Amino acid sequence: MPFCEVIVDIAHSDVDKIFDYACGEEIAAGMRVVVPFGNGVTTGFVMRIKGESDVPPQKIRRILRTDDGEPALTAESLSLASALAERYRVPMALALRLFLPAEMRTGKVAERHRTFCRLTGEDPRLSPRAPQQLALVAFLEENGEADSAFLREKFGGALDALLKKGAVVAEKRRIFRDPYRGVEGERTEKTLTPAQRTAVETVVSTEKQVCLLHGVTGSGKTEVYLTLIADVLAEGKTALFLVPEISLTPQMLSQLRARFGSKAAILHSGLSAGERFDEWMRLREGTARIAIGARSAIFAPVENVGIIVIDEEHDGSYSSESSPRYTTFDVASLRAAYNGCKLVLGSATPSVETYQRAKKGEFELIRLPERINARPMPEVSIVDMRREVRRGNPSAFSASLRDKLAQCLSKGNQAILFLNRRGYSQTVICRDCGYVAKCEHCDVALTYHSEEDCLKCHYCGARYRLPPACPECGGKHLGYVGTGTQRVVTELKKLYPEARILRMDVDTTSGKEGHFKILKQFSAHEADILVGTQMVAKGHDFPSVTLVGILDADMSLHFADYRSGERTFQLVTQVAGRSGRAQEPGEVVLQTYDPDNAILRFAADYDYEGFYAHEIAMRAAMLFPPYATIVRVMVTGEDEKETLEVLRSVYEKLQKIYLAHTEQFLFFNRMHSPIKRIQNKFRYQVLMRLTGGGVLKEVYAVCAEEKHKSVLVYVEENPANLS
DNA sequence: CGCGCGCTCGGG
DNA sequence: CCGAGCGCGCGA
Repeated sequence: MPFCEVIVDIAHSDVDKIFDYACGEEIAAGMRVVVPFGNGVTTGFVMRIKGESDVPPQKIRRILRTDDGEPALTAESLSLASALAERYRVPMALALRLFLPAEMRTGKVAERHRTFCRLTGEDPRLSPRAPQQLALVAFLEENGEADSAFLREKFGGALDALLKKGAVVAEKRRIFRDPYRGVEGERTEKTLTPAQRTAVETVVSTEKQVCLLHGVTGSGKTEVYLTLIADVLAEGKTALFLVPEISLTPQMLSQLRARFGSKAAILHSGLSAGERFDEWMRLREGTARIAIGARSAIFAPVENVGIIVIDEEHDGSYSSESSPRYTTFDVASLRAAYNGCKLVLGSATPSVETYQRAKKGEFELIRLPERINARPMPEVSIVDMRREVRRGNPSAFSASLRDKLAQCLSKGNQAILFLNRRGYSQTVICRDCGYVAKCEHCDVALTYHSEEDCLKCHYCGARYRLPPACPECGGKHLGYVGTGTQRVVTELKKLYPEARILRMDVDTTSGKEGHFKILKQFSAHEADILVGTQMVAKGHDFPSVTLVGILDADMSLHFADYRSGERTFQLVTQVAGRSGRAQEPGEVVLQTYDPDNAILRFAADYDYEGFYAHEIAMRAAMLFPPYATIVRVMVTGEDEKETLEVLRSVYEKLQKIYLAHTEQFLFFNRMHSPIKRIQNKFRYQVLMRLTGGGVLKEVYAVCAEEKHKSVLVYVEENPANLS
């Protein structure tokens, strides 16, 4: 009688260990099992089967049952879960859960079956007085087989009569819910350009495991991915294709559907629980061999992976925001190593970290510098908003943008106006000279806090008084950056009463369906102007858009974050790419109070190399990532006093590390989190900037031992934002 | 995580 | 002396 090692599905460090159970021969590694545990029963995961156990025999109990015919988790899933549990210091159960669709754990969704009927060939000897039965037989003769529910609805009781006579047999079969019902994409196989061909060949032939495909918007990166994936499938292997959640547009889905048909499974949040479950099952069973989806699709249960693609590599949605805080790249690297396959990262605007690794030779750098149709990128004109203010124009629109909008509308074309997210933290700017209040120690814009009426640095916690006048030019027109979409729409309506305007931001869109609805309306030219936030920046192809206005480029530029320059460059490049996708050339108006800003200049010139050189020099000079690691230890709980006590205890332990390794610390302090309270939980933090990862392990260890019932302690490395 | 055990404290 | 409350360790 064999034994099995079980991890119980309870995400708690107290039970995060192997429990040995006795089991039958039918149990295999990767199965989910029901086991007696303590006084009750719980589910668990079989990690390993073995012949002997070190546990005293009287303690050993037997597995109660398994509901899995085949193991739900692959050998690779088990191995990866172990690596992730260790890497992110989470209980094994939490790591294992990543590899299963949520609906499988809760057991709310089951396989769906349908009953199909066909003729047996036996002579039914039908009476001519049974016209329904005759019609049914005729129907089946013509169609071969049909669904029983359908037949019952169409022919009433005739089906049951024929089943009884033995003229028709019914057979119950598993069916898969189809998430792209009715989506039939046009077949779009294109012959590769020489540049694309070279890119494909380089990925295949390079010794390096990771490739960075750096190609401008419209350079045909997608076709390179699809070719690589098709080649891998032809070898009998599988593929993982990761995209930002927001990019899974209907167009994208239909393109993939057309290219790969039912071999592709799509995992995204828009699916119903049943659909997601079935897509996952098709992958697990091997019927589908390409997994396409957002971040979590990196855990897809395919075996023998031949290639992993991460499109729009720089996108923030690739980092998990909840425990375990994995990054898609980390998991992808592990999977690529496990399977011995290539990992391809693609972007028009790679993250500085990734590009640096590529330039250093760690990744193979592949460029696609030309646009497929050789169409030029839209012209970007930078408008100095300080001059508008001086001319007495207080509106959100410069004279130049107004003229261009009027022209665009009169030609019957469409325009997109882009703003940053409403309610973003406020930054003080001088409307006369463009001066922005920055921290003396961090070169990061300060954020205004209304409750204390002061300016704060989110990186070091320093506080500053509000200047009464601009320290640079003495001007009195100090204001806050940020105009809401609502105000823009109101102004637009006054300026262009005839224009049909769509607004898209968190207020107007509920869920992803809301996005797609608005985008579809705009795509169908049911509106002339689309006003929106970041959401409008991605993916979509609107052929009649010839003008893009970026209303407040400064907003993201001076966001209190060392990555604000990088984000701005990415944003401007991406938004600009929305203009002039068809015959007519597009243009872009970029409004700013800082028209000489290097980042905006590089973005306007589509000069990624220039941007990169500038940005990496700044990071090196200021010792920001990749030249340092920013680590935040967050302490959060509903009771302020309790939370502070835990913070103090964590701080004291971390201080010991700090004092023992001062040379590795560029910064060390405790403070309020910039957002003091979220969802009734107080947030305190210890912020560190480290020269390397040397003491990181110790930091994690300190936090792992802080177990409290109502106060949570966790570590973030280079968090995407510090709010 | 859920439970039971045992220790402690407070009331009678 | 007894009952409620909580911290701790266990579960195979």
